[in-house]
Amino acid sequence: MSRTPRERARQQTMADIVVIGRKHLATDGAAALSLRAVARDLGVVSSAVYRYVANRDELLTLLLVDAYTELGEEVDEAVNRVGSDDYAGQFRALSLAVRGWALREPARYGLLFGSPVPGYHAPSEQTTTPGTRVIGSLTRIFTQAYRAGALREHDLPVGPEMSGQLSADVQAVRTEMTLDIPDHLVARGVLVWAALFGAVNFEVFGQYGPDTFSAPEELFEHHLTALAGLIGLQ
Amino acid sequence: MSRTPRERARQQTMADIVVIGRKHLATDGAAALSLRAVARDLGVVSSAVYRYVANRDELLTLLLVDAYTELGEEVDEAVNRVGSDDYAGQFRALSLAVRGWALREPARYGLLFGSPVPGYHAPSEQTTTPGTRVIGSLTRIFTQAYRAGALREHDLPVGPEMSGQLSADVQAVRTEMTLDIPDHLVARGVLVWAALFGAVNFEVFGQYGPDTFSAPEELFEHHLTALAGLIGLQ
DNA sequence: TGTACATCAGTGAACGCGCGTTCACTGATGTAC
DNA sequence: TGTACATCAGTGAACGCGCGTTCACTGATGTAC
Repeated sequence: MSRTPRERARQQTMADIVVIGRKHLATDGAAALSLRAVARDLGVVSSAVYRYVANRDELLTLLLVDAYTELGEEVDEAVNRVGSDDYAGQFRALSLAVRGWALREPARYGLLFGSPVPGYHAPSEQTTTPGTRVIGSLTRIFTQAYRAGALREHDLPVGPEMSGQLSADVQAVRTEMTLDIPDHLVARGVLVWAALFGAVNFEVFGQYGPDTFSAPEELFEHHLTALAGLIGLQ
Repeated sequence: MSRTPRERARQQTMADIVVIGRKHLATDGAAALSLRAVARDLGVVSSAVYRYVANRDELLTLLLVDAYTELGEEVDEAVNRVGSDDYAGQFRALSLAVRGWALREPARYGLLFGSPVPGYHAPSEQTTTPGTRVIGSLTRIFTQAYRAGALREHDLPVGPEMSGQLSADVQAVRTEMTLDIPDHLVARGVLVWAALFGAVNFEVFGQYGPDTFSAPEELFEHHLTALAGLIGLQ
């Protein structure tokens, strides 16, 4: 990998920059992220950081990818710890992993799922792959559950007919991801996905109020059961 | 109301400050909101703004209350346009009003429901009342629907037993808001609330990806039907 | 109605601060022969 | 193995910029008699 000492030093410094960046994200937020402050913490003159990072936006991208990757990894690990035919368990594990990471890393979670950083546009080439890991994992769970006959569709209301445009959109998603689950389950899956992050958002961003729920993890588990039911899991 | 010309001028300037603040919120985000920039747009020297606003945080609070109030008003109007016994329609109207406002005012929506502004803590005395209007309206709809027998509970799985702490929390919410709907519907209602904002979040903050859904309003309507069903409406 | 005083909006200068980014430079590390 | 050159990390000074907040001030508006 890293052949020369110089290369190794460079990688180490890169890693240090990311770690320092994380810290600043947590204290001051993405909008206040500053190359000069990172340089200070790195123990180096401000212009030296430009040997590693072209500009402020590139540092943000680095941190974005770093956060997406860590979240994706924790989610994958959690899902893999569950038996491969326990689809409800996998869904639960995924959700708890997302929630756990979000509560542990609220600032980085906010960077990924909160209000966009004004003036910054994530370069999709670097961001898309790590940014789609969670929904990828969720899709895999639902698909495998469907194939295994573990989605009790007959208990679900088929729901309203999808109108022309929505049905075309869902079709496009299905072909793009080569999904074999029926349309209405795709739509349900999207809702479950959005609802899951809605519940996490409320908790992380404090929408419930400071004293409303003394045991938020129990509330979350309750939500998970309802959401699993929404797509026919278990 | 405003007796003297001076008083009227003051109120006008106050209103101007809020309008200018909104604009800056939209272009540069909450973290970059600056009294100097507001003063510039107001056509006044920077220190003059301090006659109206004690400091930057107070301006943020002003904008927070302004946004909550506008959202609350639009939601109320939308709900009131629906027949008073059409609870599903009221839920739909509320949700569409939230979505509509959020898409029209993404920056202000982000201020209310996105990542918190680092270093700023909203003073709850001024913020709580306007900040609870939407959930208040939602609660009213669910409660009245329940009283009118319009929630088809028998179609719902009763869900898991609530464990001790969660059930105590829910009890506390019920007494505080004098709700007469049963525990499991309270929990369901909270989920619907969080899920609704989750769906809006994904759309406003662009989590679906740029080209995935060409008709997002149809997707949203589809979600609404499922969410209404989740609490037994219609 | 007229005058004297109090209130208040807005001025302009100043404080100390941090930011992103560029540039010519030094000196250490790496590489080709 | 030794030398000459190329690469690269880090320096320090500088650019032009914007920020929040304070303070003594001027002049217009409001109020009490």
